[in-house]
Amino acid sequence: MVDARTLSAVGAQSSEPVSRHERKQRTRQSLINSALRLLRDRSFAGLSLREVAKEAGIVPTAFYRHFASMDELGIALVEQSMRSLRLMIRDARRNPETYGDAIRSSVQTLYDHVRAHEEHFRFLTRERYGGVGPVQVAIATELRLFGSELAVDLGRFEGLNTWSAEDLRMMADLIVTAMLGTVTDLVDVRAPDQEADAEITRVARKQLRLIVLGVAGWRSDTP
Amino acid sequence: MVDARTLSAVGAQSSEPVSRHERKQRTRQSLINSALRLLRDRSFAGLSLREVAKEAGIVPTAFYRHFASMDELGIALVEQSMRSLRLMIRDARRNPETYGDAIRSSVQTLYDHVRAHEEHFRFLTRERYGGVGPVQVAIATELRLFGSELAVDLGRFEGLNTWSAEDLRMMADLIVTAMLGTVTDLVDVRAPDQEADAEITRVARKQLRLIVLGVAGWRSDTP
DNA sequence: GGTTACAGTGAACATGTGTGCACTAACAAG
DNA sequence: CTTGTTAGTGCACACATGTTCACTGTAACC
Repeated sequence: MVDARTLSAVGAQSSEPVSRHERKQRTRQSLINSALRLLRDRSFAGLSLREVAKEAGIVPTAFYRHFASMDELGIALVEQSMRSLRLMIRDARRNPETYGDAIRSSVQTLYDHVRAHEEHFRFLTRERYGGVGPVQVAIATELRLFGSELAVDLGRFEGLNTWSAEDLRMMADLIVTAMLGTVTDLVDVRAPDQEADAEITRVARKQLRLIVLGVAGWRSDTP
Repeated sequence: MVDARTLSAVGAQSSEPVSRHERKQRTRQSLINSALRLLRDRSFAGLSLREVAKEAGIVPTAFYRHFASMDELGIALVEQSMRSLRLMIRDARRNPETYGDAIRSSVQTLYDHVRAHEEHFRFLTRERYGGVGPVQVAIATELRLFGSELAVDLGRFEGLNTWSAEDLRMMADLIVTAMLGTVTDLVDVRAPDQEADAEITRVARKQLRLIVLGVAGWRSDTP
């Protein structure tokens, strides 16, 4: 009996006339957002199609109009979360990269973006290891690519422009892992305490500093 | 109709007369092993009570004779996996701790233990972030404790005996995170290629070396 | 203005799930 | 030998899940 369109899935938007594709993309986004919302306290594996559909305000079968399976939804989540990550390094790049203060500003932009798109980062860090399906391989692939980019960036620094590509990659991976650990600490804190946040970022800066200090004494040999 | 004891859940052991508690603990272990086996390609969240019970060769309701819920099984898995981890550092400690070669021997024992108890380490790394239930907090707690121990160990080294407890902790956490990343790489490799393993451990050594090199230039100030 | 494409509905299915209940047979203790 | 414990069984229930099917009303197209 209910009209399929008049009160659409996304909730009553201020009734602007929107195209059909527009509307479809809107409930598609609604599905994604619903999933992210539910993922606050569940892992992707423990997430059912019906649940997501209900949260988005559509009937289970309508889900298939947007995704062929839950895995496909997962991929979409990876893409969207990765976009957040890329926006972050874009931000990080345009900051003052004076060797001394690059650490502080990098951690700061990391922190800002994590707090701004908490669900994305929570999803990425959770499913990086947790998931086993296509989601995990998608994240792994994207993260590998991300590591490559960071390696290139690192190569531009003072003491690092003589390093081999392999060593740069090694260092980049170490930084990525360490920072993802920081992200996990940030998104899993129960009450977003201001003081706790300060402590976490402080440790993150120290870890980064320790790594960077190692550059001075580096020699690539020793198999 | 089937005899409940004569052909017990654990499979026909060579018919030694075993006590009752013995037998119970045996199927309990069988449940744990079955779970670990299933966890090879599933996350703990996507694991059902019935599935585990069937894999262990008992009927679903008998599961409750051993665990009140799946979460409780998860805790048992954490305990058992953590035992592997502790055995590892016990091994690592008795190795030659000459500052220069500590890295090589540490990574080697890490590698040996990971390959020897792959399921345990896979479970730990997967559910450390992936899980959300009691399992994750149990792992987090144990891992925090583990970090403390490592911090104490680090404090005994040459250049580190003057460091503050906080800084030692920071370094220990960095090392733990990095090494858990290595473990993930090891247990998620599809074909346990000998060459791939060598590469992974090589990178792990380099990362560890980079961190240790940073110790030389460390100054604890800079808030 | 009539026709088509299609996002959405609702009923239905087969299957898997967690859990309660009454029961059984062997062990351990009296 | 008797008796109580208990690990295990089998049945049953209520419910959630993924997926199918025929359908409907509207936006888009000729």
